[in-house]
Amino acid sequence: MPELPEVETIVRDLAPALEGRSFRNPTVLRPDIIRGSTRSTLERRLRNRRILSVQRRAKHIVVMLDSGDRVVVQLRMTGGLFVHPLPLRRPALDYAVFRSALGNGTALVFRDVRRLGTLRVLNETQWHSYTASIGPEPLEASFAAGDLGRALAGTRQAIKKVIMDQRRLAGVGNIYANEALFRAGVDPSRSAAALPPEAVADLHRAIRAVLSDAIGARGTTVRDYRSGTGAEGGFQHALAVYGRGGQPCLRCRTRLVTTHRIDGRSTTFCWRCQGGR
DNA sequence: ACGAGGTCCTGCGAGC
DNA sequence: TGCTCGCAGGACCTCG
Repeated sequence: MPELPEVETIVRDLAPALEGRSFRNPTVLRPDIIRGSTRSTLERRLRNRRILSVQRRAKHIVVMLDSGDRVVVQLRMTGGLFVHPLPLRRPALDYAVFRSALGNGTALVFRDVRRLGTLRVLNETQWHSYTASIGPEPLEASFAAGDLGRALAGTRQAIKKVIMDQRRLAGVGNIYANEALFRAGVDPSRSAAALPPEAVADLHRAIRAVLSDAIGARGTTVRDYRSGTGAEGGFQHALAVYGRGGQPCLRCRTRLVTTHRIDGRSTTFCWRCQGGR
């Protein structure tokens, strides 16, 4: 799915188009994307509700309604959220799983080719337990190296798998895990608990830097990702390792290696720059 | 507690 | 041209 930088970009695009508008005719086109309620309940709780704000939590888009409910969208691998002028036409409606007019001649459309994405509506109480189960936001000013150290503590699993575990740390997926580990010079298969404090500090810095850089570039488009305005991101041109298996390391020119041995997800790294620790 | 692997889906590119 | 296979920005589950 879009990872933290892509979701952040989408939220920044959508917020001005959605805030103050209302869900006029919320319509679930593919009920299998709904979690935690039925289609009719979800549509009823959105209908004619005003949108107060659009925010990001981890990789989720959170739409706050005037009822106190929150609409939580998880885009997973191929999901996208767009605002289009009415009437909706073919390309905009292809693979649409949810749509609603917004009352100003535009409509919000949730598209998802693979339909791994999810849509749920949560009340205040449900939201609190939902967000409590997700790890800290790495770009919060208060997120320090010590917080990352605590997130990594107590597990000997591969560091790459651990930083992608949303219960431990919010927002990092496969692309940025690969990139951050390269920037920090950390071996992706290294046991999380065995990382020395200097490596944790380097990784903390690298995660924050790569996520910030990617937001600055409006995300990474490998294939499906588009921002809320339908534009491609720019960070794919700045990737150092992801998708560069077999090509020379940008730092030392050694051939980068790709493996699927870490959690079954493609992992590209430099033996030389990331072998030492 | 951990790792491995399957599951949900569809599309695409590689290889034959 | 047309097939089959493996893989894809994620996250959940079960099994051993």
